[in-house]
Amino acid sequence: MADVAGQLAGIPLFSGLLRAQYEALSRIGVSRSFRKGERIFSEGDEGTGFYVVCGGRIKIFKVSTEGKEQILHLCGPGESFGEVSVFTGQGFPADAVAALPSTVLFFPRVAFSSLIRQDPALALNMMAQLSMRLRQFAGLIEDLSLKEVPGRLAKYLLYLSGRDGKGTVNLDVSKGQLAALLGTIPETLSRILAKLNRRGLIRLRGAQIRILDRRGLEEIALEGKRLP
Amino acid sequence: MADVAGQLAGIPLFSGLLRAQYEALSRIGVSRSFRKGERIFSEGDEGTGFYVVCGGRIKIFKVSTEGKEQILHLCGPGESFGEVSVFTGQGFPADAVAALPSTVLFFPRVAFSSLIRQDPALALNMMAQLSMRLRQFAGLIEDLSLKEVPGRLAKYLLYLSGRDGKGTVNLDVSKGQLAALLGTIPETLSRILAKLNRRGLIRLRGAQIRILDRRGLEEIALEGKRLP
DNA sequence: ACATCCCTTTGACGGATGTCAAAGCCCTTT
DNA sequence: AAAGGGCTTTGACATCCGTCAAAGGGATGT
Repeated sequence: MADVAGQLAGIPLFSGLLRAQYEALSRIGVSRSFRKGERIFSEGDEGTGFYVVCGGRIKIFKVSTEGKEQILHLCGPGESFGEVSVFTGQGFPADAVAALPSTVLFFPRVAFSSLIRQDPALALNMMAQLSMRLRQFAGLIEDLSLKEVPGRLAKYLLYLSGRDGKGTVNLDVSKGQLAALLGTIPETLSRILAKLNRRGLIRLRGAQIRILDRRGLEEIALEGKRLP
Repeated sequence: MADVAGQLAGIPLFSGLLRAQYEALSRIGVSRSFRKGERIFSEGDEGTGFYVVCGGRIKIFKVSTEGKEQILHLCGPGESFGEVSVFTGQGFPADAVAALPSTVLFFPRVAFSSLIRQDPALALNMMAQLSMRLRQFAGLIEDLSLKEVPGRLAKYLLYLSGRDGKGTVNLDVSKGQLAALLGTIPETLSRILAKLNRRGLIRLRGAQIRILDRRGLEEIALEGKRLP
């Protein structure tokens, strides 16, 4: 906790700033902790500032009137969320809940806004961050509308295996949550996992999945190939 | 053409700047025209700058390996596109084609980037713009994953009718394109329109649609109500 | 060890949507 | 007017997926 300014340097949103800037940031940032399942904000809440994840995982999601949820993003350490409301001035566009015990830094809107006004470099970082998010969203939209669930799942498994660099991946969220991330429901996810298992593409062992046929998964992810 | 700087003031991305700033912008902006159907850029192309629509309509979309397209956005006059690549430095994340004969202003990446570096106000406008887009995308993701096609169509019809402020709306794109915007195919769209027509919610007349039962459409848009 | 709770899996079923095919329509061209 | 092409509509059909229901499994607490 001593060197908050030092921690900030490791966050993409704030990379490449000067020492004095980190100190200014650390003066306006407030640390907050949340228990698993605790809510950070709800859709429509007034956006009084934005957050950066220090530890844990924050789930950003939308809920339909019938209660089904679509996860927009799972924010891990170093990632920021809620920035949109800083600029639009409208309420938060989605809900945020801690998917794990989490610690975040909160940056109040007005204080941060005036910082940006003085500091083009900070603004550029922020724009890059927003752009990246935009790109991710474009990808998610593409997946949701152009691929079927097996394709989205295959893509996610490959993503996890690439991130961890291993042939065995650990699901970092419950399968129900994974279903919400993929835009489907637990039953469907379960069936498709079972099918991939039977086909020999993966080996299922609870929350551990070993990738057996990477090429096959890639075909499904790219072409939405059938699995009869 | 004389007062490019004056035109710029009407664009959200550039609102509230000083005269000198508009002149700086007009010096680096290049006007380009495209015929209907002409391509501005393709996914993966190097992002050498971004665009602002002066007239016409630009379609931003993703294409699956099988050729099906999902429209991300239809940009009208005053809207910008391609900004993301200015900051990420990666290629464009989607395709852009003129849906109508169109005129755009092109702002080269390096020149604009240095402008921003000197000008926090411009940066703030840009961030607001990116944030707005992000919010739109979040909405689109929600719709695609939480609503069925009738709900998305009803929402779009209400949006058009609200924008034009009339009970009769003119589809500004072909029905095939509308299908792509809603994340479906022409056949499905046609069937659902016919169903809404039979139910007396709308009156179909080619590309003209009269809204007969606004309340009914709202129910479908919000609750994804059945239409048996 | 047992009970309980929640997550996950499996099965049966129906509805919505995409695919394939063909006919209808409108607009332009000859 | 006739012919052609592209968009739109309609039909038949397969299938994916969500819903409902119930059983299985693992973890926690008593």
